Amino acid sequence: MLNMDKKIQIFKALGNKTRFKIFQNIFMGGYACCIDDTKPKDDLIAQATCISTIAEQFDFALPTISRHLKEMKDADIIIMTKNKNKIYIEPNIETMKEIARCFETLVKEYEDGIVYQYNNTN
Amino acid sequence: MLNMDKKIQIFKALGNKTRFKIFQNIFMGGYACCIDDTKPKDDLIAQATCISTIAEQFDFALPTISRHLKEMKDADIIIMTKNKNKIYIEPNIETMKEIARCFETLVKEYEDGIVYQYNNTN
DNA sequence: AATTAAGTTAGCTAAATTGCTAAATAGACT
DNA sequence: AGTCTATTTAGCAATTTAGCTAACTTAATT
Repeated sequence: MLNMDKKIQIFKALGNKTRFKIFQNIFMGGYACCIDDTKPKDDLIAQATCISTIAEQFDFALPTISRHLKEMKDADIIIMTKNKNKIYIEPNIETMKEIARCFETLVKEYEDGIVYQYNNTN
Repeated sequence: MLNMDKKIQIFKALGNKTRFKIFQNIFMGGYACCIDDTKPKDDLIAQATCISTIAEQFDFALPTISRHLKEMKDADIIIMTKNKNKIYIEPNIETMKEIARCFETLVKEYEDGIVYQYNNTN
């Protein structure tokens, strides 16, 4: 279960155009990230997820992207794995599941009437 | 369907402690908002959702709460309905459904393997 | 051992955000 | 008409955010 501060941190991480696009990019994996499609497909994942490759696709300096990625990692929406001197990045699917569940519960509770509704007879 | 900018706007609206708490407060409806529990329960909803009543529960000035609510309304996460000179506020359940669906789809696509995963054999 | 490659940290600036108070607006009620 | 209630707008200050370049660290390669 995600506590309030963690949820806020997650929303904050996704509530910025640059980070949102980076996140989409990471989530799309190899397809969106590949800059050299002459490489064999098996190699795409490795290419796709390293920081400098992500940075190349944005009009921002590498340290800027690096800082955004750190913020996203701290929010647990991505996982960064060091492999040799590269860092591989993937979406944190467990967090996505938690967030999905959180909104589903909200909607369910609302529809079950646990939550009050303003009715226009007032 | 929510476009990218709208999604970012929604996450931004929820990515702030004050707004997040206001949102929770609105979602909880009458219970959380009621400051006079001697009033009949039927009256709770009306009390609960007006701006000044929400503001009373936070250590912030009313205009501050008002501006936060505007931001949340612009993001379509709440609905503000004018009734006489009060404004009633309720969560926008349609937006919550869309967001829930958006994360569910993300997870589903990931689990169906549409999205690449980094595997440790690299 | 030196060089190259991949990321991070530090320090700066500009812009955006979040709070405030005071003043303005809109509507309801005497 | 005048007053009260509910909310918004304007303008200000403090803080945070988001970008940059330059310098540093770490690890791989020559």
